[in-house]
Amino acid sequence: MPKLGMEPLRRRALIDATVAAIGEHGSLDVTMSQIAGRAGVSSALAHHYFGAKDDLLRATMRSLLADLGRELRARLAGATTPRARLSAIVAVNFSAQQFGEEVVAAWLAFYVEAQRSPEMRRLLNVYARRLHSNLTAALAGLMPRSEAIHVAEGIAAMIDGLYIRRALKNGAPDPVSAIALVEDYVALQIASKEHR
Amino acid sequence: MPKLGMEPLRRRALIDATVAAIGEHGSLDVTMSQIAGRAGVSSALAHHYFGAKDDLLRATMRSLLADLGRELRARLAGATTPRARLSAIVAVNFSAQQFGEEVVAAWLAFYVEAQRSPEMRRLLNVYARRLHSNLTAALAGLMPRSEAIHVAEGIAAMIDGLYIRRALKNGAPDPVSAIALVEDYVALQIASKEHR
DNA sequence: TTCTTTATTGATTGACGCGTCAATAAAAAA
DNA sequence: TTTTTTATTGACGCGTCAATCAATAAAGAA
Repeated sequence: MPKLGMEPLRRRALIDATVAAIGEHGSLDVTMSQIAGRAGVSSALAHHYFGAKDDLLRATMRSLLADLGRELRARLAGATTPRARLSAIVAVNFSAQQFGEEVVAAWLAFYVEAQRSPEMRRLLNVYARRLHSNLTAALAGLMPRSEAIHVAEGIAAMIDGLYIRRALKNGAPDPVSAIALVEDYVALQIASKEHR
Repeated sequence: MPKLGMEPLRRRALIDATVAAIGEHGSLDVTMSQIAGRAGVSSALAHHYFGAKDDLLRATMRSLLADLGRELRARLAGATTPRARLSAIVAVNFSAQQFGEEVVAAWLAFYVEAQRSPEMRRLLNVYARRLHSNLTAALAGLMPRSEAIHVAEGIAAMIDGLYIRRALKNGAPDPVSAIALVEDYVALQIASKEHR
């Protein structure tokens, strides 16, 4: 009983199922059948809409990046001062959406995949550059640009590191203390550059 | 023409080949044949000495951890002050051995695998705890213990984050600037706690 | 020399997973 | 009503890969 206009619904369901499957499994080693089953369809349908498995994985990664960008834009809209913009950028990376177990596991898996797939590496670089430029722009209002670039790298590295620790869920840092750790670093850097 | 006493040689060659294969491939998705071929033997021999593939991977991870521990102990031996011990711990993580492309890629791949394998997660936790306790011990000579614990987490996260960026080799941080970034963080934290 | 242990591999098996295809069914167009 | 388009799946082929096994060969022990 095929109702028409299923395509967008199926695409979304399959992408969500992909994130969930990767998140639960902890790697990209998930079968098309597992993903499709989770979305309530057959594996053949997943191929019908996405072609090869790689295409589905790429689409899933783009979806994650789009979500992140959307949330970032929303939070930045209400932040006027450089200091507030900094906190907004930090906060978005540890929001319930982005710092959720499944999403974090998926990110980590995609990072690994990016070593093989140039397309995925390109996508990740776009994100990394955007994060870095956002951080630098905000920091530049509080310190010399050359130092801002430096500090931005430190912040980005710390965020990535906290993602790893989250994925390994041992001494899993909760979002609150993770934010506190990064904010502490930010505050220290600003203060040290301030009283010259 | 089997010479005797091959076992230790083969084991080492196979483990080295595993690191190399993982490093080049960027994931644990390497076949036993690829690994064995790189070590100059047949895949059957790899199974003969290690059993299942998982066993070889676990042995490889233990080898990486052992190397790291050995180098850490060596560097700590010559460091007397808390400040020197801190720098030694940081430096080890970015040494030519540990921060080499292959080794970094292998670490990242094992991190992902640890989400599935409890045994690997256990091994990684041992390392994480040892790193954390070493850092905390050194920091405790320079600030209150409660703060030392906090700062140790920040350092560890930053190191992990720099590993990821190294693996993605885009804005790949060279060892020197990576060390500078972490040392800067350490110095700032110490200074801020110092002049109370 | 004969036997046993160690080293080594080619061939094989069995499982598994991607991607394809033909077939079915219903909605919409002709 | 016939035809076309959209939705959907079960079955299958093909390739890959981990793991096993029987066979070969040399070194040392008996």
